[in-house]
Amino acid sequence: MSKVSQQNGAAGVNGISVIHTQAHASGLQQVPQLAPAGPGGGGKAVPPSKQSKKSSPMDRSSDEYRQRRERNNMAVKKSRLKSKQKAQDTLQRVNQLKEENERLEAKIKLLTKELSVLKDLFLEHAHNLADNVQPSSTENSTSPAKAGQ
Amino acid sequence: MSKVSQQNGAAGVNGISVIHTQAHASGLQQVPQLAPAGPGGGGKAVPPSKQSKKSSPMDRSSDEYRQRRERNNMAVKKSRLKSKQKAQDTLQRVNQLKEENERLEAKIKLLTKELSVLKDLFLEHAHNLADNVQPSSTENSTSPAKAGQ
DNA sequence: CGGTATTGCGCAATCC
DNA sequence: GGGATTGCGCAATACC
Repeated sequence: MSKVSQQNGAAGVNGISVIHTQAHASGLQQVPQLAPAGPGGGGKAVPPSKQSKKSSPMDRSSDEYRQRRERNNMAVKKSRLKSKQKAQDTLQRVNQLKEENERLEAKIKLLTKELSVLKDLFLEHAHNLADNVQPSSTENSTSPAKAGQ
Repeated sequence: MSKVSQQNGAAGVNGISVIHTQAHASGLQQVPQLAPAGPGGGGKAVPPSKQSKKSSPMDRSSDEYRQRRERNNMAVKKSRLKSKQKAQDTLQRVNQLKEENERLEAKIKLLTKELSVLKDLFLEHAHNLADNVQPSSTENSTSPAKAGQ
C-alpha cells in the first residue's frame, strides 16, 4: 500500500500543521480516557478491570500516536471509498434490473399476442367443425382446457 | 441552549456519557483563518484567491459561532440520516425488482409452454386434414403424444 | 493481543 | 443569510 498520502500535517482540512503541542485536546471530542462503557447503550458492563485500559492519557504528540492516526485515516478513506463504490454499484444494479424487466415484459406481451392468435385460429376451426358435424368421428380433440387468464 | 449537543444517538455504541463539560473549544482543528488548504487533502491546490474571507478571526467562543455549529451539526445529522435511508431504499428496490423479475420469468415460461402445446395441436390437425383430404382412406392418427405433463 | 475495517460525530468549506 | 452536502480527521468499536 502506498502510504503516500499525506502525512502529517499537510493535509488536513486546513492543512495546518497543527502541531499539536499540547493542548490539542482536540478537544473536540471529549476524551474518554476511561470511558466506561456506558450503560445506555449496550450496557455492557465493563469487564473486570476498568480503568486500566491505558493509564496514560495518550499523548497526542507521541510519534506512535501520530502514526496510528495516520493509519486509521487511511483505513477510513479506503473504507469510505469502498462504501461509496458499493452504493454506486447498487444503483447500477437497479437500472440493470429495470432494463431486464422491461425486456421481459415486452416478451410477455409478444407471447401473449401469439397465443391469442393461435387460440383464435382454433376457435375458428371449432366453428367449422360445429357447422359440419361429421359423423365420421374419427377422433375428437379434447379442448386444451385452459382458459384465459 | 447550547450545551453540548450530545449525540447519543442511541446507537452510539458507546453511549458513553460523554462528558464534555468544558469547553472544547480548544483549537483542535486548525483554524482556517489562514491558508486554507483546499479540501481534498493534499491534492488540490487552493484556488486562487480566497484568503481573507472574514476579517474576523471567528471566535470559537462566540455565542453565535456555537449556535451556528450546533445548527450545522443538526443539519449534518439529518442529511446523513436521509442519505442512509435512501441507500436502504435503493437496496430494497433491488430486491423488489429481483422478485418482479422472477415473477415475469415464470410467466414467460408458462406462456411459452402453452404456446408450445397449442402449436403441437395445430400441427396435429394440419396433418389430419392433409390425410383426410379424402374420407375414403382410413387414416389413423398416431398421437405423437407430445404432452409432457 | 495487535491491526485493519466500520461507524458515529463534529468541523469547515461549499452548494444551493 | 441559512439549511443541505460533502470531505476529512478523531475516537470507539467491531472484526479478524
